[in-house]
Amino acid sequence: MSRERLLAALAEAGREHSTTAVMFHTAVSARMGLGMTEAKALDLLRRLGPLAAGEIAGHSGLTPASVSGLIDRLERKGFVRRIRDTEDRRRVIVEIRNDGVAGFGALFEDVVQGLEGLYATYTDEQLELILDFLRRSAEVQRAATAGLG
Amino acid sequence: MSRERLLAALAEAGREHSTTAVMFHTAVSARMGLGMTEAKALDLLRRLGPLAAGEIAGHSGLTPASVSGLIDRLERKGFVRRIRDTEDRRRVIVEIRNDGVAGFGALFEDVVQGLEGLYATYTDEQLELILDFLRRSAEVQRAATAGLG
DNA sequence: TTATTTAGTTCGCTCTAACGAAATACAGGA
DNA sequence: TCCTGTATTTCGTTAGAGCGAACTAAATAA
Repeated sequence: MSRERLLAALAEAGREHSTTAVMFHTAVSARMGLGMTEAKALDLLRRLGPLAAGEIAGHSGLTPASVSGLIDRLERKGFVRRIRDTEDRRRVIVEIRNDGVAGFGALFEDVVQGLEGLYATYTDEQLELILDFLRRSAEVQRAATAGLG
Repeated sequence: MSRERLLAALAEAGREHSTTAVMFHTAVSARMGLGMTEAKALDLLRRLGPLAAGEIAGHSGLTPASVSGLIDRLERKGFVRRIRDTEDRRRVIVEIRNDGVAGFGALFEDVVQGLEGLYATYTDEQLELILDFLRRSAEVQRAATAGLG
């Protein structure tokens, strides 16, 4: 395959890969009964750990009032817990409830298994290459996203 | 790096890669003034070509009434055009307006350039490996998504 | 102590996007 | 032709998620 064709195929495959990722995320959120904003908030908490309500507002661009409602919904659905900050008792820390999200781990089983099977077909050197590619590719996307802010 | 660590790192990098893909998609949609449903519909049209309103309903899970409104919004924003089917004049074919989406190509410039730069650092053999990985990985995600339907 | 600022919540409102039911327009067979 | 079924639209309604303004509680400065 010529380099030119190779690059064109990669562009197409990359688009397709992104699309399937988005569709999978959407499907998982739907199955968990989450809206866009709720899913995004849960992801924030997963990546950054427990956050104060105001911090969620900062990261999400929502107003404090909206964040209150958002936390209400997530709490009602059993995904997070409110905790009064003992240092500053005005603040409310929002924390993921592991017992609440645990039941949905099964949703990822197919993907996890599928990827494990996929990885099993590669040598260590090949996996190192793929790992590096994934990291650098993610960085490109992150930078591009920031450039749209 | 041990195989075990490698696999763990890949799992993390893969999650991160997905997250950045979703964030990029979200940011692009926001910039284009599109809601989730509208973006999804445009993506359908991009991948499958012009579709009848009813076909969009089928693919999206929306009711015909909702699809009518959806097309109204996309049309008002200049992204699609309604065309009466000449064979069956009850049907309405929805087609992407290239002149409507063209202006937003710039949103992808950073990603395209970034990825080109990234690809440039690999040999043909390495790119073949990456291409194969992307395709197989997308297939895993597609299958997993279908499993949640 | 008292006043001010800060963190979060509550309230009332609005806007959007979805829905079901009824209407419209056309196709295709009796 | 006339009738039945199909594709889409229109209409009226509903539910959800966001906002600003007003409120409560707690920290901090005067």
